[in-house]
Amino acid sequence: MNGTLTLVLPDGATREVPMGTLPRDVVASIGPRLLLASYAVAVDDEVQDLMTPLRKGGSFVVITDKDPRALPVLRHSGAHILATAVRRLRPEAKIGFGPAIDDGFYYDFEVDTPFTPDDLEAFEAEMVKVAAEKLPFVREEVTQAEALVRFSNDPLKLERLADFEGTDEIISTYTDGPFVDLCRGPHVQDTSYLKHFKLLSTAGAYWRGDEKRQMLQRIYATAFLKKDELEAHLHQLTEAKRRDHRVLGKQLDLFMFHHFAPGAVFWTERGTSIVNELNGYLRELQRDGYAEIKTPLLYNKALWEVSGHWGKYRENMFLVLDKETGEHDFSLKPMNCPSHYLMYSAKKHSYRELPLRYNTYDVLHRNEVSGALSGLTRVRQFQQDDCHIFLMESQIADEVKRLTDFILNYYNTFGLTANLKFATRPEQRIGTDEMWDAAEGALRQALEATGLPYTLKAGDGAFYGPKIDFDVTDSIGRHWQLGTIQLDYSNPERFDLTYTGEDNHAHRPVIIHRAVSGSFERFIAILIEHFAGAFPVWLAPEQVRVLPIADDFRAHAERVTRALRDAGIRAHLDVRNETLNYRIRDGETMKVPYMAVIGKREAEANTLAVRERGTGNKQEVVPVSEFIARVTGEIRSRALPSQGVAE
RNA sequence: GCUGACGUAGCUCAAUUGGCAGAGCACCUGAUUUGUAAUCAGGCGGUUGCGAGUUCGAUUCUCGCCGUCAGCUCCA
Repeated sequence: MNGTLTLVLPDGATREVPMGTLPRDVVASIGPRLLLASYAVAVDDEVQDLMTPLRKGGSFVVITDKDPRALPVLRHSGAHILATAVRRLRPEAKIGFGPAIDDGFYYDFEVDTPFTPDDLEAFEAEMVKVAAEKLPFVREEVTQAEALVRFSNDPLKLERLADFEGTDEIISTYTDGPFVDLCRGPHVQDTSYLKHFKLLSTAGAYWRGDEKRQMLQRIYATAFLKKDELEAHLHQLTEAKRRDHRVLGKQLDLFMFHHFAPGAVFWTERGTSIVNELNGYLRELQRDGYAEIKTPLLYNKALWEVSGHWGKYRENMFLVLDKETGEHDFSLKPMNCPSHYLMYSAKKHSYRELPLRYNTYDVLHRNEVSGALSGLTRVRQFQQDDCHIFLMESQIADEVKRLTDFILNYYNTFGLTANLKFATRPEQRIGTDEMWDAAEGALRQALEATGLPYTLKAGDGAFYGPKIDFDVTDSIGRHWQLGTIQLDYSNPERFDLTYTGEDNHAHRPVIIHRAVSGSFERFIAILIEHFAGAFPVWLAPEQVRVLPIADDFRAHAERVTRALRDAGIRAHLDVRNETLNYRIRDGETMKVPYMAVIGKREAEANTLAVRERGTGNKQEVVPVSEFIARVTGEIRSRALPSQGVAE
């Protein structure tokens, strides 16, 4: 190595250093305290660690704990420290990969007996020791032959090394104390930088993500730069657990499952009320300009052959025996699209009808693998708020604007915010490259025209077209992918869909696939967790619970309940032979938004002592008519809970 | 589907090395008539997920199946 490199520091000053200088020496020359505080450096925005020789010049930024790029470096080093601890306690463990991930890091091991929770505790304690030993991370660059020797006992690493055959990639190893790993880096300077971390769980994971390869034991962990950040993260995990829709669904009596129908929901009376409210709201929003339709649930396979699903997705379809042929020639629909094309093509359409919007709430079935099922979020039978829009190319921009407004407005009703993602052509796709160019160009243009910010998700589109995904953030900061707007130039060809243009000739329409909630099932799961079960009044299965203090006021309470119900309020009378305290407690536990208590004073004055959910003793006495006006007003405006959704 | 863990009353959980399956809540009955988060007493409630095996004896040990959970894979 020879020559000189020019480094430009953030303040504009420059440093001339010989090629191959270690960043550590450069940082040390700036200041010894900066060296202590540095996790890595960025040369021309490329992150590398302090132990890797500089091979090029450019802008030179020291990454401290104020730089978001520090955390992944720390976490990756955390993975090595985890492996160091595991190897000390279980020397026979073979090592796989140990990367940083969004919420922390993991490391994969090949062991004869899987790890137990006790093992995790021991590993964590050992990691504390490794960190205390302040072992430096030593980087070495080695030849392929040398690497093969070093990792001769680690078959997984040898397999990884084989990938380097014939490339000029630099092979590097990192050593901290007794542990050597084949690794590109970057790493922190020594093990003492890992201070705030926790091992979370262990689970099987296929070697290299391939279900045909052996299963390794993965240990998940998280780490942060600061103690309060770690605590906040762990708090979010427990908060998520407290809000778990499967637990709340049971507690609030919303839904159930039964092993005779795995992956299919039984909605109770209360749960059904929520489904119906959501459906009613969507119907209201789509009253004008949409055509609600219902199509069959069961189809001959010929349809799926045309749509292309029979070949690729038959595994995930519920097949039904045809009595005549004795074959599984029929299938429950896993999506609505083809049935809407059939409806469209059943008659001639004029350009004057476009955009033509078919929307539906039909039930769909997808035969998910058993291990994928999870509460309401991943089911085999679900109801999608689906819509297919047939339109001319010239209408795309307006329609996309209209749809994004629609979807964002819908989320806003629940206090949910969304980020837009633009997803482009995937590896596996149908349609020509010209078609994709046109579709991606048109959708991107339409997206730009909305003026909304978005991020790019290259290669994440549907197999028939590019899409805009709506990534929603809930009240505890978790992200969910819900709505989608997909542009489709391919299926109009495949199903030979046409409309008659102004010129009296047949033209090809474009299709937009749109979903807002994704599915009612999953959306309700998200809402349960978002609101922690304390739904806004309009969505609450039980909106008011009327509590007469004693039997003497029962008749009056019945009249009040009747008046509330006549006003369209879901009100229930609780006349159980229990104390008022008992019944109040029950109402709070069931998260009923309002409890209306009636005693002597209220019965005489025709008022109610109103207790609002979660506000303790701050009840107020209001005339019945005023209370009815207030609640119906909140229902009509779909107001969010006044005490907020975060609780 | 794969790896691992789990499955006991409607719910949440107990049950010492294999030895009569329990508690709280819920539910039912009675007393009590209650002023803002659990009134008291009594009672009902179980083929321990299902099916085999080992054993004098299985909730407990072994195997198979079903389901649930954490991940992996998948998610049109």
